[in-house]
Amino acid sequence: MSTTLVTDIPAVLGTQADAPCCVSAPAAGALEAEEAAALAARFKALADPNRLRILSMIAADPAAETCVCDITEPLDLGQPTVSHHLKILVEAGLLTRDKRGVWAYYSLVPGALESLAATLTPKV
Amino acid sequence: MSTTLVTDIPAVLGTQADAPCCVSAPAAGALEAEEAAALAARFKALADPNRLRILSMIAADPAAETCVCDITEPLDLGQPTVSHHLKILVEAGLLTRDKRGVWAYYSLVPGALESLAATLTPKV
DNA sequence: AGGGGAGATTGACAACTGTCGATATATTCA
DNA sequence: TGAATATATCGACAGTTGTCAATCTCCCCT
Repeated sequence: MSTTLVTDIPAVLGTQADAPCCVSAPAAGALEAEEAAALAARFKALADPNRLRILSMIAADPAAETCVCDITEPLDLGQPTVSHHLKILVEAGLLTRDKRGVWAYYSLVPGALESLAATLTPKV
Repeated sequence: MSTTLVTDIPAVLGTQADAPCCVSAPAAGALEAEEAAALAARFKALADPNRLRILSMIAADPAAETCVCDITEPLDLGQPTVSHHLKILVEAGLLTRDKRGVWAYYSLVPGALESLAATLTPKV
């Protein structure tokens, strides 16, 4: 189990380096294999409609905390499936789990989505 | 073939609405199934290390145009595989293809990545 | 202590995805 | 016209993923 933390990964849209055209060199500034794998792992967590809905439901919760029962119903998914998706989101570093008594409350990791978004936008 | 254009999809991090807790209503402001599917389709295009590297190579190209041959070598992938990834990126609305003669040049769709990033950050 | 309920885990299965080799298409050049 | 070359498409295959039913674990309440 590798809890993917928010490491600093180069942005997809990096700063323009003057690399020579049509040269087999790995295009200075481009993502290396390892970095790309780490980034892709986080985007994979977002690459499912139900997980996006879960995130948006949690983001929309005024209490900033949502219990699993709140998520299962409107999604029309089984409880184990929701649990599975939540686990993926937690392991991607996007959610935190807080179990209080019988209930488990999930909330967004502050800045996680934003830092992911930042890898897509060119640095100003 | 459904060329996913940049439609205006509600952000995952929406504006906070005061929804009642523990109510089965679809949490006002949360992503609906269709919207979530459209968004997920675009994130799926980013959910592969090699596609991220392709994007970053194209983004790093000073000429803002890259031909397939430039991509195939450093990625250590077969040509058909690269072609396949490029197709996915084009269909996701992230790249455009410009075939001039025997060569095909790919470039970023302006604003596409940014608009995707915007769905992850709360509106200010 | 014992029952009930919330949520996690396991195992299975169908559907999807990334990759390759082979082949097709199309454009340039001789 | 015919050869050479760049890219796209096809078919196949292994690995991954989303889902469910069944089961397990743990906490609360009586």
